[in-house]
Amino acid sequence: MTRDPGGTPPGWRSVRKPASIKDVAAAADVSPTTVSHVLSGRRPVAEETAARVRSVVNRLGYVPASLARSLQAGFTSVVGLLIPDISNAFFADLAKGAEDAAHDLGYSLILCNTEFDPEREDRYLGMIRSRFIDGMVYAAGSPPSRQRLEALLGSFPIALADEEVEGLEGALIATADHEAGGRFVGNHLRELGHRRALALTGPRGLKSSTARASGFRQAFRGDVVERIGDFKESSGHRLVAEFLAEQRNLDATAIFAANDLMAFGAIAALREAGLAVPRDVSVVGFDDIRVASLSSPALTTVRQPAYDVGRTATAQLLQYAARGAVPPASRHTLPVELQVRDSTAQPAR
Amino acid sequence: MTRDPGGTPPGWRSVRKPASIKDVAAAADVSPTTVSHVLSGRRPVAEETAARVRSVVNRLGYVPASLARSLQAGFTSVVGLLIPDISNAFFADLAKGAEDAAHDLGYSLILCNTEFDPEREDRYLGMIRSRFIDGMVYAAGSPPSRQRLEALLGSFPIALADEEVEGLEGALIATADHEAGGRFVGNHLRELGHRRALALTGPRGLKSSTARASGFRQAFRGDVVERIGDFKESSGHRLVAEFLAEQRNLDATAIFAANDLMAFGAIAALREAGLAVPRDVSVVGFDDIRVASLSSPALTTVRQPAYDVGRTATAQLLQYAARGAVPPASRHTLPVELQVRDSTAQPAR
DNA sequence: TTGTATGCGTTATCAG
DNA sequence: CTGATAACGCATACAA
Repeated sequence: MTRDPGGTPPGWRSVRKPASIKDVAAAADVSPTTVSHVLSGRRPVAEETAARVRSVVNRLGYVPASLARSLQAGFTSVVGLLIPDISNAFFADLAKGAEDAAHDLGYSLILCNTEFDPEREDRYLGMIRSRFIDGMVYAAGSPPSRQRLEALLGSFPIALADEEVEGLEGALIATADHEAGGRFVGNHLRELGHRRALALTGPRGLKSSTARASGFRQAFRGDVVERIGDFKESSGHRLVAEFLAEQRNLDATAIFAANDLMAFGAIAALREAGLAVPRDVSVVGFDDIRVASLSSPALTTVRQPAYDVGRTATAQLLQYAARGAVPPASRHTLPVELQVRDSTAQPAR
Repeated sequence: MTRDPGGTPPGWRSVRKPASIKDVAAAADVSPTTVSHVLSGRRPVAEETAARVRSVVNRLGYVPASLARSLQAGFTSVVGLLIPDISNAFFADLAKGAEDAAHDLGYSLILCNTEFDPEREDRYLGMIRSRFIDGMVYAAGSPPSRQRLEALLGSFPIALADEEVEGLEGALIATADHEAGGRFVGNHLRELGHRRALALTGPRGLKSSTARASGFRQAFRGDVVERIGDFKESSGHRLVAEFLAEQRNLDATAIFAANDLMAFGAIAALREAGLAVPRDVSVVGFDDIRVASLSSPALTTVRQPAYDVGRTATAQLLQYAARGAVPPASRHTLPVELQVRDSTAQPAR
């Protein structure tokens, strides 16, 4: 990318060239070295000299170029956060936790929103190879990334957040206890008297999704039919509509959706088919996004500590990345919590 | 900040030192210049030479250090987005628009989440002075920032998103049509038959809030009592609770909240006081965040094009910032839309 | 078609 | 207490 290829159009105010450390040094009649030390305090400077330098710094509005500083230092104090969709409340909370942790450690955070687009993801992962960021918190929520990650994982500071990538061991990972979440839901529905359920999962190859489903089956103990979705509201809607169309009568009395969004899609589809929640069918989500408690009926769901996942992953990562180290494998499992609300009840019959 | 002050603990895998352009040049038996040109294509290179270089590049996994490139080029292709709270759906959507625009133009986006904390805001604004970012999209949603901004606005590429800062003219700004939104609400309530309303505003000094209120008054034409809040759910709750406590009987039949969050707070407070929405009181919000359509009752509100505001502000800003120019004053007003749902009805009287 | 020398702005090293 | 010099890694003007 070339700066100003055709010349700046007339009338544009150009950013005036900022003062450099040399300018300050010249104006204060000292060496750049001294200016640097006045500002950093890394070695003693005569008070008189220091005062003179500071005055020039103020007058010229000098601020050290962080770019040059980083080049010399070998690190940037910037960390990336790769997520599929910031407008999904779960990832927004995760991002908030990541940003907080980064800020606390003196880091800035680059938002890498991929929209599930592999090309976009590639471009962002490139930032770590070009050493523009010191590390990457990876929360892609989409499976195809494995190959790309494999090459990076051993050589660069990367942390997995929320989602472990199947086949990729040896990573630093912070995740909610998906399996426990699944078990909580299974227990809850079983205790209510449900015996046959429809499970709407996330994409194949996502460990979180698998873990939830497996915990659920284990605790539910009844019949479970599975349908594979993609975490979007539309897919929840479609899967349930298809399911209803496929069979004469709905034999499942409960639906366990892979996330709240899909649960809402499912509820919409049920409504359109004339089925009431929870009277005819109980529905459970996962995540406990804000909407869950405000919607009607309020959604029974599993609260995932999105903020903590983001915060933990970032804090752990930076502990290593800040020293130029690749984090060793370690797992941080955060507790989840069942939120029983109004979308689940005993089966009608 | 010093890298690795105490020496890296034993057992830590350090990031191996990446290949530089010199390493590649040496291994391919050419000059760094040639390597540079093979990669950039900015001048012809003999196919044989180029092939050799490319092979070495692959073998060493060489990726140009973007830091050094930026230092030499004088710009970073990074833009900042300053917002108060990414977990607020409005700002999450705005961020998504900003990120999309940035990505389309080859930029990365640094998320500056301030939590309304002036110190944090200062730190982030410093990034623009240290030239780590080429520009800043400013959507602080909080008034105190004026002084800080003033110094920057004329000299650095900054765009205001959603919120203009009172007293700061001459800026590039993209905003929703707040006044029209207020008018829409005023008309709607008047047409329903309301004559006396409570307006819950945002913080003093926010032009968006003022504009909404003024549009509202103008179109409503009835009595309006104003209470000042801070855009948070809790403040909506508190203001309404206080309002109810202050007077014997609730004489307002409608509430216009400065945003959806405050509207939900208001509804909660009304419920606690035994008042039903919309039977006893109509409530209108602003923003149309996702919850608004899913809550019960579904909230009548004004849809703000958050994504477009973020996208427009960023795209416009980068048009200048990418060429090292300060954007001239210009205003981009985006249309809003009244969403009539179930939280408004004729007054009971 | 290729290479040499220089500079981007800073900090670390070494010398005084 | 202070300064000259080199180096970070790259791109470019100039030279051949």
